[in-house]
Amino acid sequence: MSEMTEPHPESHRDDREQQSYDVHATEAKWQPVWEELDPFRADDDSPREKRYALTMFPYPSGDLHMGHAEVTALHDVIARYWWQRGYEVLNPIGWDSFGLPAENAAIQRNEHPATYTYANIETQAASFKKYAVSFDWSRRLHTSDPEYYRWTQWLFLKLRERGLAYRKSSPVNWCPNDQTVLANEQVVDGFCERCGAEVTKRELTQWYFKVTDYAQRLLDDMEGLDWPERVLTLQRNWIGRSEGAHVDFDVATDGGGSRSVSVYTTRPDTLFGATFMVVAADAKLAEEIVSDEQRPTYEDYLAETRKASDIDRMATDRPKTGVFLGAYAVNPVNGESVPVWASDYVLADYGTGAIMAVPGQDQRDWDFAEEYDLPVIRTVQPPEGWEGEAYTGAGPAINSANESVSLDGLEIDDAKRAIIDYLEQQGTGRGAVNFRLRDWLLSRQRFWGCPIPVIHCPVDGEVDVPEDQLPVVLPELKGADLKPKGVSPLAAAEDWVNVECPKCGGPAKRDSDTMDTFVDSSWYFLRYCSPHDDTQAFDEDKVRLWMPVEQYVGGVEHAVLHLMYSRFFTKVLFDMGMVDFTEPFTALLNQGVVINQGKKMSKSLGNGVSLGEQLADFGVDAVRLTLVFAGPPEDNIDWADMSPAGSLRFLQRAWRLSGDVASAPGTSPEGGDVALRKVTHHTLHDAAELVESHRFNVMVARTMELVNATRKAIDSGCGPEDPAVREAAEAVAILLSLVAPYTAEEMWERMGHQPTVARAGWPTVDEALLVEDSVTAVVQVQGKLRARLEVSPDISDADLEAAALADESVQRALEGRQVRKVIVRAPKLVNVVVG
RNA sequence: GCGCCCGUAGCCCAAUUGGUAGAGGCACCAGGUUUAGGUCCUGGCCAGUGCGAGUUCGAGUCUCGCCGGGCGUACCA
Repeated sequence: MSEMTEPHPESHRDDREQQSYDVHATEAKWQPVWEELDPFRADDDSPREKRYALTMFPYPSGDLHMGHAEVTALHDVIARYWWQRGYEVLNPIGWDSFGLPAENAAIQRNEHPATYTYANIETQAASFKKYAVSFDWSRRLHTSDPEYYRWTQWLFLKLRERGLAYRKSSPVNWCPNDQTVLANEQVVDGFCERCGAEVTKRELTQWYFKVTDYAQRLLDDMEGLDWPERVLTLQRNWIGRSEGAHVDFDVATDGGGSRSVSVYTTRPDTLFGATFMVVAADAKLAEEIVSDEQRPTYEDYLAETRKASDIDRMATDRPKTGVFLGAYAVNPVNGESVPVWASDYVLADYGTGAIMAVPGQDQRDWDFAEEYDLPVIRTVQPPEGWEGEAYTGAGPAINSANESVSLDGLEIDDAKRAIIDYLEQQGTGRGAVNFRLRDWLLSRQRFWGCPIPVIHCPVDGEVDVPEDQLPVVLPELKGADLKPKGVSPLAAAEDWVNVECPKCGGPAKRDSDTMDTFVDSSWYFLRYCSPHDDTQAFDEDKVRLWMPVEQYVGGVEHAVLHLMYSRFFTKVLFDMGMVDFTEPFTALLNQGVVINQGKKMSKSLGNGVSLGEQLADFGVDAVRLTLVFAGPPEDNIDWADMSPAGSLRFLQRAWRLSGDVASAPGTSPEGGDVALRKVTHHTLHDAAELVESHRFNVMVARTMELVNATRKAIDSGCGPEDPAVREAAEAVAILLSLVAPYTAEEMWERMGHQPTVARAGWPTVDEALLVEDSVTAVVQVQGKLRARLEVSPDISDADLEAAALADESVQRALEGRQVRKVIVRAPKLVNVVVG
């Protein structure tokens, strides 16, 4: 060949180099272009249908890591897909920038928490930009900005106005390390969710949000949510609705008097078997009814209980302990006088803090009765030969009758109804619903959070900071001023804490606690709709435009905390008439976790994978592609199993197609190679469904298939001039624009187009090209594959059956056997059943 | 202990309402290209779906039991 002797200066000399592109140069090339074009700015006034795609906003701790890379890569597939499909997409970004780590860092470095916080935010923002996420940067917000937390404070006052924010004294979770109280949700197995210290109890007056008022609605409204079943279950368990009854017992006390004590039970049908009562040792009730004689014993026990940590209390096989209170309760159905005990196995803050103990039907009560030799009456007939202890299963009631009512013979549900009717008639009890959910404790004794906009006045009590004085801005404290001392550092900021009472003008003090950062994140999705509005928390019209969030993406670790609180806030705002929906997040996707070598990445294991290094080695696109292709989005990704090098190879392979396309831009694909066109249109059609059903990994696989088919068409098929090749390569670029924006843009440009491919639009799928000329039908005899037939896709059952039975190898298989039945599923399958 | 989810090639993973077990990738092997390595192109190897039963003409898919792994929960009366 002449080229061998005289190489063509352009096409062959640098052949090797020309077959790949410089990943980092490409990144540097497009970033400023996109910055300029700003293709993902969500326009409120766009006539396009609006969609809200939201990823849980990050906490600014250091730079982005693999976890951020994964969740944004997955989330971005959806957002970018929506843009391509013609929606106006709101995909905002911001930072959940209040919180303890910044405060701890500030103490260490003797600076203000804002320094650390905003430096990290800048780092992360730059990384996100390089990572090419389709965020609308114009809506960026930080919860620690006074412009934001002013409205957090405003919302707090609105909740207070409605009686949903209140103060009470109660034993609360206390983290001795962080020196602050914690919500129940932040205590995991008795340890501080954040720092791992063992949590203790303290009696403190704190602010609460009345989430319990919304318990039933939080439960009911889950019906319509397109959320992972796992998360819904977690929330249901957390809300913990149970049905039962309150039963009133008269308790005789020392002085000869008596008082009524109500207990909550889910098994009122077993009331005849209540042989003693147990009161939570740390409930006020116990202290009130204990006899003088038993008081010293009780007080010793109480002291011991208080000492025990939650961990000790939660040990499963721990023997039951308790003390007799010297009081007796009268069972309202049979007049029996039963002893009242105190124990730590009853919780003060659940139900009424007192229970009727039915050892025959409750294992915990049985254990206690065993320990203290208390009587047992069975009220449900256990099965024959039952030798167990408490019997909690189904069965007819026994030993459950008095002069006016009998439950005997009734199954549990009927017995419950009957006894509740009776108690209600007698006025000694009533049906009741109870929830495990507690009110949300929102006070925190720390500095770097949203100040609670309340002033405590010796004359007027708790006084709201007037709206026109919001925000209550944090004072300039730093370093040692922030050291935890058990009270908020704000309390020591004299200039800040001492104010005039807005009502009487007298000396008063600001509330020196700050809010749980989950308050900040309970409404940020609303703020994104009008992030710069300095006249209101959010513009109701803009919210109507965008909300609710159509797709929320984030980690499952927020299943009960953030998601429950956000749902609560939304319902409150609905009741206030400020929003017209009751659920903020229509659909939720929980991504898996990136692990390494089968284990969670951690410093101690030394198995951490640095996102920065991966990006440096393989580039943004290859890392994103790897994360998206790894498997179903909700599965964990073991980085050790992944091949970013392979991803990069694929991207280069795809990119190479764009250089081979030899037809002019805008060439009509009509008349191009039909086989390739079919692959292209099938791929586009299926890819849409795959993205919508979140099977992104399969979508990528299908894109690879299209790349392979196009390669083949160029090298050994219709050739690079065929317009079908252009159509296919452009489809590849558009598909890749969801996952690998740099490669896609580079391809787009090479094929003669202007940026940006991200907004090029999804090609129209030609239905005619989806129809196959023939399909393979399989013929089975007794379920075994005997023949394959090429048939028309619209062949009739009868024709297919005839063709199948006429087939030689089928005939052979049928030889000497009687055809009993033929199952035909045209056009794919025939199964011949022989006798 | 209780509840939920998952077990498909050496590895990561695909597989409409039950209907040909294999789409894609990694790793490996061979051939071609290349001065060589890598790249690139072509081809190939590899499981009968954790185990056992059941339903069915037909089961990776449905049912039951076991084994293995993961997640949640744990005195909430």
